[in-house]
Amino acid sequence: MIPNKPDHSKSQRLTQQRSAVLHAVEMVRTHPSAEEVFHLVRKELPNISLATVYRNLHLLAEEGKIREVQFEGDVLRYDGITGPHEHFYCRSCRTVWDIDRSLSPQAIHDVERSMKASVESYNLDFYGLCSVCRRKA
Amino acid sequence: MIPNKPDHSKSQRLTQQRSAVLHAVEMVRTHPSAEEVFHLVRKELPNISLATVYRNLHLLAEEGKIREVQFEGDVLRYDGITGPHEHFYCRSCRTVWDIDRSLSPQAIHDVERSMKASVESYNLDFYGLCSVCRRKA
DNA sequence: CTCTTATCAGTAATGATTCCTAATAAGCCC
DNA sequence: GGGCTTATTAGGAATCATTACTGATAAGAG
Repeated sequence: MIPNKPDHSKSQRLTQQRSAVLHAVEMVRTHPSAEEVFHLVRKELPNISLATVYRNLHLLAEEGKIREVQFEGDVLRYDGITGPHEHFYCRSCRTVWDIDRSLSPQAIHDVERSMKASVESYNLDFYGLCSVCRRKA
Repeated sequence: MIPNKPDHSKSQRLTQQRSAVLHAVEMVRTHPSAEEVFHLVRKELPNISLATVYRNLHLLAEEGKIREVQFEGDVLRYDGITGPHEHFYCRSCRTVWDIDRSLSPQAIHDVERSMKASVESYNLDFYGLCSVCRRKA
């Protein structure tokens, strides 16, 4: 037993289930829900359990390998892209679009200073109608 | 029956319960959950039902009289301030702080242009440790 | 004061997520 | 490669927030 060298990664064994879940979230670009990941992974591992999908999604998010995202009135969803970016959520079709943009370090620092707090992360989500749904409405 | 003049307000009768729920959310500055509003309102109306609190919170939010807010790993909460502002959420004590700041119209328009979408609203939430919790940690 | 019906209290139902347990399989050691 | 330890799994039960349902109540128009 080695007391030093703390293990930051919560997942210690690379199981088929875990890598399949990670792979699914990374491959698909739809910001899938747990249920959707479950259906995707099932094609490869027909016996995987929904609880396993939930457990691994949570674990992978904690390790920073995927990102948890949540939008008003919707279920938790997952994003395979972990770098800083923002989201546009269509209130009609519930599609999530990545926005390649991010707050300036200055803006974040301003919040830290005014709050006297440390800011670890932030979420910026835009809501509205996407180009397709806007035409229909 | 008057076909014109659509009634935007979903709540048509001003009941004791409804005004008590609205009053509670407006008075308290803690961005309370439904459960917390329930306990607050109970002091005034001991027989009010939790379902009534939920129904009215939802209704009032739809009318724009209060605002629904949600933070990572937390329950839905409500904000009595409806004007544009942002939030800081302490991951440790779960306190929500209002930030008197808002995105420039230009930034929002940039998103609309790049997405070819219409942006109705946005949420900007900062996560971290507040000044008090930062000292403890 | 009456009457219509939106709203209520109370409780059952739902839906997403988490917990529990015996069985399984990573992956280290030989 | 074969054992061995134990993290992880499958499957189902349990939890928790929220919503739906139903007969009773009370807003508020006339």
